[in-house]
Amino acid sequence: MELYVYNTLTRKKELFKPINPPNVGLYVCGPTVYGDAHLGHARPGISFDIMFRYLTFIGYKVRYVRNITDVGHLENDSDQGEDKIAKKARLEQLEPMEIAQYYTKRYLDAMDLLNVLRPSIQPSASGHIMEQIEIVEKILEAGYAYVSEGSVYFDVLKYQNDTNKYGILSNRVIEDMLQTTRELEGQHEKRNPADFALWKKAQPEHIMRWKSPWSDGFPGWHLECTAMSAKYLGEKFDIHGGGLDLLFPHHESEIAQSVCAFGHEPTNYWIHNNMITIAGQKMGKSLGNFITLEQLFNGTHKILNKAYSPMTIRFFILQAHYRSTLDFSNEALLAAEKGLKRLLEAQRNLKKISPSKENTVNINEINQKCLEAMNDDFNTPIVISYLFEAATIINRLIEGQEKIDEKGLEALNKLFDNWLFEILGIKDELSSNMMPTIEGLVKMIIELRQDARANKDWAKSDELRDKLASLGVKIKDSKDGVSWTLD
RNA sequence: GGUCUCUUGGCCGAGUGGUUAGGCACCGGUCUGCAAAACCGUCUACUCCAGUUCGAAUCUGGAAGAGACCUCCA
Repeated sequence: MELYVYNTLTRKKELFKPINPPNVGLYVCGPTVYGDAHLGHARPGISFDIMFRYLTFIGYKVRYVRNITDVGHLENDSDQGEDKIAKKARLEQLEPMEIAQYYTKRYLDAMDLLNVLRPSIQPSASGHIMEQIEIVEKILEAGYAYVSEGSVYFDVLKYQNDTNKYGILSNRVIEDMLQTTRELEGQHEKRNPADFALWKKAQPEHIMRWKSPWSDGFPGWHLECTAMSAKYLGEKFDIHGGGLDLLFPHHESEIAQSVCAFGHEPTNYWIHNNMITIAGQKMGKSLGNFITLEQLFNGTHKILNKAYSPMTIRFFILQAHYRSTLDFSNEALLAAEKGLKRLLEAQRNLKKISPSKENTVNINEINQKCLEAMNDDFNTPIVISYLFEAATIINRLIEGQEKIDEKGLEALNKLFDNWLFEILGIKDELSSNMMPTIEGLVKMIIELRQDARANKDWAKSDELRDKLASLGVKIKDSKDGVSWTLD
């Protein structure tokens, strides 16, 4: 079976063919580490984690590179021209690198909680200044850049005239852009407002700076990805991913840089995840709906009714296709939480099922459909819908409404192991070191309650149930005995 | 203003030229001392207008609304 992926470059689903099978090179634009990881970081983190996991699952050897941007992004407010990290550092009287390290760690911790696998390589921009300078030199040699007052700019018009490629990814038309580009400081250094910086000369107060042939300064906005992807994946690699908001100018400029430095485009497949909205609105600091992942996990933001666990967030994100916008709301999150609980409970109940001689269910068909869904541009919502189907099957098996043989039971176990845990990356948050203790305690209390029930002491029985419930332990009575779950 | 995208039932969210997506919520039933869970069943859709078609929510055109990008941004 073949994998199809949606390529932003062609706006079509295309058959995925790696350059050097079984190896696959995947590069994804990572976070700028000057602030806490927020909801917006979760989407690409999880979306590309899924691709990393699935490509690996179907047998590819994936090298996944996700950069850490700790330098070079300019601010556009009153502190124009000042590096984001440098600005924050001065405010807090810390070394820029200290800030970057701090937020890098916080970001990775949040991604760990979301069960996002660590990429194969996580290079930082500040650690690759030499590589970036080399690319600037290559582009200068090729004649597509010019030096102006210590800074180096990419000559967009010349590039466009020679290659007719500026805009192939984002469908921008240069003439349109020239009319709409705003007046910015430093604009006079450029030949054309559409030109972008490859190297910026640092102002005296600018702390983060490196020596270069042109000035003490720092690399331009788009350079690090070109430099680091080329270094670790080669000048031409398979997949470049990132958020849709990076389409222009970031990715368009990356293409331009690669074409001029290496003579060809950097990647075969461009994949973009869509954005997250909150109650239909874009998340933004000014809108008051800016939620960090930490706030989400402990429910401390004012628009949240409660805390939502990392797995709830992950599951919620996977219930939408990565190319659709996804709207956050308490109601939607709650629905995801309950749905995931149902799925995990069914999975836990698998071990209660004993195989029979007959078999009335077709697990292989479900597995096949899951494969088809993932091969159709990583359609995780469809995969999840089939897992719910499997959950219903499990419940019906327990109720004796269906029968499964040994082979089928094995396939059912594998279905959840492969799809829910390995590929979708869900983990059962209940499993912890304390579980054996908790299990023993709850069992003890349930026995006490059973005694009360045997004596028809309903008051006592209900009291025990209520007290357990207040601790998050839910009792379920059934014909075959008592079971319980932890919220 | 330009470019791109979207508009599905109470909510979230798939998908397709003709057949139930799925989850959550609601309602009825089974089960239960009661409840919860589970199971069975029911219900609520495809923004609007016009066209193509035997048939469109799905294709085409138009309208309205929303979002993203054009400026740091996931």
